[in-house]
Amino acid sequence: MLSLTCKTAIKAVIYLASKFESGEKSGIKEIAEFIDASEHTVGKMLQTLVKAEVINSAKGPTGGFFITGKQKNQAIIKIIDAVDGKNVFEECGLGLSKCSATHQCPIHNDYKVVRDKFKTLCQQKKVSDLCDTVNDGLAYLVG
Amino acid sequence: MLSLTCKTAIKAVIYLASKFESGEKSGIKEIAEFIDASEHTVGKMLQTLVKAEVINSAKGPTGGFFITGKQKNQAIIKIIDAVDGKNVFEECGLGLSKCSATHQCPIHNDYKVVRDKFKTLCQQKKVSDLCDTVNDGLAYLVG
DNA sequence: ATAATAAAAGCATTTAAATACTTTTATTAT
DNA sequence: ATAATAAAAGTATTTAAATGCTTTTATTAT
Ligand code: FES
Ligand code: FES
Repeated sequence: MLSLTCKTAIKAVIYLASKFESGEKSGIKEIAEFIDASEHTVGKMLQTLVKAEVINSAKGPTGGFFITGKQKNQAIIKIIDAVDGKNVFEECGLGLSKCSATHQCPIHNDYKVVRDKFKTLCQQKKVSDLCDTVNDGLAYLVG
Repeated sequence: MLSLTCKTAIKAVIYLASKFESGEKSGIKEIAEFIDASEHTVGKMLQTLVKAEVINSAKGPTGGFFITGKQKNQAIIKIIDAVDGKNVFEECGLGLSKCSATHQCPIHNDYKVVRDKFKTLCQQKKVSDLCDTVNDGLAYLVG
């Protein structure tokens, strides 16, 4: 459902959120190393997130990527919309060009329920929620 | 979650199921045309399904692909297992190498629910169920 | 037996995602 | 002002999935 880059994006934003308290900015290399992802993929993806105002960046020395309190409070669907596009949760489970009740595929009714449940999850989970579980040692970003 | 080829496979098997009553066998070309997919992808994928005994084939004139009553009664997860592998429903939602409760990612608890729901759907829906909705004009394989 | 048919199999190409590299631009500390 | 730093941007390569093509093998009807 989500691209690899999108999953990486969610982990990167959680990492940035964990640096919010201290106010530290983080460089591409640091982020990529921590979440165990390709530096280049991370760099490009972070730019996308900056454009979508999901995170912020500053150039030059002492620069880097960072997140604001408001952004930390955003649901992770914002990250998904920015990286994979707004269409993720509207796609047909059997690959029809358009998911619709009036011209539905054979699994539409049941698939829609699952897909909507996933969408709701992404709408409800805030970056800060996920960050907390990591900070508390209840969840991990690598492994 | 499912590959494009896997979605194509489900549609192809539903098509074969619709030919069960008449006993007709279907050729690659005919199937590909009906479900609006690449002939070559369909050919290769059908071979995989034959090997996995999800469908059957016969060479030579009057040959083609067909399905037995028993196979028509199978759940679509058999198709998924054959084409995309048995691991589809065990994958971590954030891309960790292994999904496990003891070393979980930040969305594990909620994601697992959704993923399991989708798995249950694939275990419960039989080829014949989906075939019926198409035959009754309630659902479509293309469009 | 022979020819025709259709799947099986193997290899090649295309496409899109992911990853890698290089250059440019902005910012800050000196 | 200058040099150092780090993101931004653009281009190129790699990888895996999907698609395309060609040859082989098995089967059936004649
Ligand atoms: S039409 Fe296939 S999921 Fe809605
Ligand atoms: S660990 Fe990520 S879904 Fe289970």
